[in-house]
Amino acid sequence: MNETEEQLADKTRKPRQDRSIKTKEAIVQAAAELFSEKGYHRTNTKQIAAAAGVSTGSFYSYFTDKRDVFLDVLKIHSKVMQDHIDAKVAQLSDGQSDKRTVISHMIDSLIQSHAPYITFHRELSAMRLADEGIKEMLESQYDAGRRKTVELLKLSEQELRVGDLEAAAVVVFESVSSVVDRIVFFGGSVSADRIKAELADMLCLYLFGEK
Amino acid sequence: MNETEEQLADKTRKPRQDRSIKTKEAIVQAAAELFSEKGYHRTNTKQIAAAAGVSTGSFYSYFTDKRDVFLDVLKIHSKVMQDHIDAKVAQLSDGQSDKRTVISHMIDSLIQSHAPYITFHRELSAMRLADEGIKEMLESQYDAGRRKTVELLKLSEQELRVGDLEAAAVVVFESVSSVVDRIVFFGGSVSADRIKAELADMLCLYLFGEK
Amino acid sequence: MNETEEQLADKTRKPRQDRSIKTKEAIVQAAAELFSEKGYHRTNTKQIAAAAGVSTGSFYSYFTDKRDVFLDVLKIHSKVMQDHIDAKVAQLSDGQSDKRTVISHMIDSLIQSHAPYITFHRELSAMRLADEGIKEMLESQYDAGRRKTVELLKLSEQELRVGDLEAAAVVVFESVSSVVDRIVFFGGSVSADRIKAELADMLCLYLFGEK
Amino acid sequence: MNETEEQLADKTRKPRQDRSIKTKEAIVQAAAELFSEKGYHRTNTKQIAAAAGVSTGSFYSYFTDKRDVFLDVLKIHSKVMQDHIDAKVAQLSDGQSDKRTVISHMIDSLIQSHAPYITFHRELSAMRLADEGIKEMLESQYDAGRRKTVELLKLSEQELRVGDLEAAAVVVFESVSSVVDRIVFFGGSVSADRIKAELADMLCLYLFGEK
DNA sequence: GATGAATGAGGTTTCATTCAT
DNA sequence: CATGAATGAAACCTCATTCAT
Repeated sequence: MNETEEQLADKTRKPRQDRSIKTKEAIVQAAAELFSEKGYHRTNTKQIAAAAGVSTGSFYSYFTDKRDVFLDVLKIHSKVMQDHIDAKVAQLSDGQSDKRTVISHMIDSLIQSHAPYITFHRELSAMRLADEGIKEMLESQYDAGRRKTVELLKLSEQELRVGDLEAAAVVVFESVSSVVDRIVFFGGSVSADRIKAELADMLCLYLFGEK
Repeated sequence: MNETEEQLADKTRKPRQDRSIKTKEAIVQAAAELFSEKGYHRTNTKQIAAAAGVSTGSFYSYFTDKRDVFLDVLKIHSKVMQDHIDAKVAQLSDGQSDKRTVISHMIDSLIQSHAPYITFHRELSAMRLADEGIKEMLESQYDAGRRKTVELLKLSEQELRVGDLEAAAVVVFESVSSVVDRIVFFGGSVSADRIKAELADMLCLYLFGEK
Repeated sequence: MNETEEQLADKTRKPRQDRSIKTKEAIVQAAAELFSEKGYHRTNTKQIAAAAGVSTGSFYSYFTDKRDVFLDVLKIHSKVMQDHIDAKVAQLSDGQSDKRTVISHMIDSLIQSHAPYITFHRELSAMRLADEGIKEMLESQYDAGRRKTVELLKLSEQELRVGDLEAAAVVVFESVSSVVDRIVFFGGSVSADRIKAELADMLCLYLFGEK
Repeated sequence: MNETEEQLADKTRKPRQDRSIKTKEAIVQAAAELFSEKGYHRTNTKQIAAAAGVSTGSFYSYFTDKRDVFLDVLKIHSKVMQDHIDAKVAQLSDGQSDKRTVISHMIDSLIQSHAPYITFHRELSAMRLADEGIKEMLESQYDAGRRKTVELLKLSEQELRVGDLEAAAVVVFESVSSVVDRIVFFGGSVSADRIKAELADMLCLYLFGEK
């Protein structure tokens, strides 16, 4: 019996049956909710299992450890966000909408897709210190986000007033993400609409030299 | 004789002797370093005490628990940053430096003061879920930052091109903070200088209508 | 989702499997022995767990803390004593035994059922200061004892020479309990038999006006 | 330097100066109050020192350890009670008061002297398991109490109806102590006066064959 | 002498993970 | 396979006692 066979027999099973897949999804789903609600450290495996309607024992036949679900949640979160954005981009890029409208839509879209995962994302940020795997995943997600931003900007390349496109993508991506975080998270005294308007202004001016 | 009185008499030492003050400072210092280096959850009280060169018992005579030092570190961090920024503002606001230079300097200054505490800050963000006290402290720090930004912007009020000053402060503050975070934290493929240049461009265009 | 719900979901295991029930019983049993032998404060949870042949972790999945087992031991102790007494009462009350014999038997019976828990009981008495829950449980146990004494006395009501039955029950119950304590605990220079004889004399005279 | 000299120089000083004596008394006094109020285990040395208005350091120059004050409190308590009783006995034994009155007075007297130390006494009872010294002291106190009861009974020896005086002393002493405890401690549904009346009845009947 | 800061052994409690049923 | 009981390392925290100032 070689190693590979053993692994197949022993380790976290790759769900082949429908029920199995459903169970795994249920766990990831439960974990995602709990992590978002209470953070990684305040959520324990028993709670995750209970919320997913399985035993702790089962939990460990789908995931090697707690970190493992965390990574899965992260992947899914990432995918959801990217799909969301892609859809929005597709919808917007073909149309004749003026740039300002495009940017506003993008911001709204981000707010919606981002919202359920923000805590989660912050915590991740902190966890990259402790965990190389998480760091890498974050980096690659970030990179994907940045690349997508570059692409998006290239759609209107001839109108762009920025010289260093790659650096611009970093700046734009960070600014949008963090302002969105802020809007989603803390009420604060200034209304979301006012903040969104200014953010759109800033980006239009910066990117296209006009509001 | 109620519980509160007793607790006051019993708990957390109020430093009377010089030695005592030094010890407390050493603990906060050690905690700050460890939190920044490994994050809150991967740091334990024993480690903090050891790093400060004291016993766990001493730790607990100065702080009720880990969260308590954490709050102290946070306070100090906040003060350090604000002082740093105030100093920079004072230095820049009287001079004749052109706006672009002012903005560049501010960015550099933030990078320097921010650097040692970033992880810390991310983690905090995640912890606000679990801890009302931390949430409040964060809010108030954020508010101070935003107010300071408003003030700063008012220095050049007549040249400003923005309508909604308060919302603008939020946008500017968030953008700068997050881009600075990014620069400090992840190397990434794009150099810090390029990012800084674009950030400064964006802000100048947005705020003053010119690079 | 409030804290209470979470706690219910999370804390102290409700035994579902047989094994589980056995474990819980083993812990209570071990705790009872250790408390009786060394007192509450000199017994720690690790010792209890070890004596029960389980890990500390198990201990804490059945009980929230040391006080919690203590309360359980107390409940069981109470039940054991009451059953013991009830049995004795049943056995004696139907018979034709003369009153003196009845009283002697009751004293013996109490000595036997009381013996293993006396220290325990003393300590409890001291703990009522610190712990409202213990105070209440003690009160209710005491009340049950007193009521039982009243009942017992009423069996021979027409022969009783006492006016205030309720007060008499207090006096009788306390006297018997404390003399029994004394006999069980301290050897002393006077033999148990002599003391028992005098106690029986006192009660007969008081209750029925005759030895 | 021989051992004795060292001891004089080093160990818990025997107070020779007035101030020193006062301090020691203050500590014992503070300890007595705290022990009675919260029990031995819930009182810590810092609290005792603070309540006595001295530093923890000073505490340890008057007493070798916490148990040591405890023993002192116990001694004083014992002395206070005995003096109280002696005074009462003296006051009563010469007079012509009838026996019932004598007994009632004794009960009242005990209630008063006993009251402040009851918890304390219960706890002691529990501690005898753990501490040989405490056990011995308790035994000797108990013996003194019993002897005093014997003496008291002998005052009216010719009227006494009991055969075994020593055993009777045990029974009487225990009964009175415990009923007094009960009266002092738990309100309960039956009033103190009713209980006292029944107790006096019981004792008169038992000892003298009459109410 | 007096002070109160410092110590650290010892106790309590949690929870990711394993394993008997 | 699923279950949930059991594990135990590792964290947290307290307090009697010592000791530098």
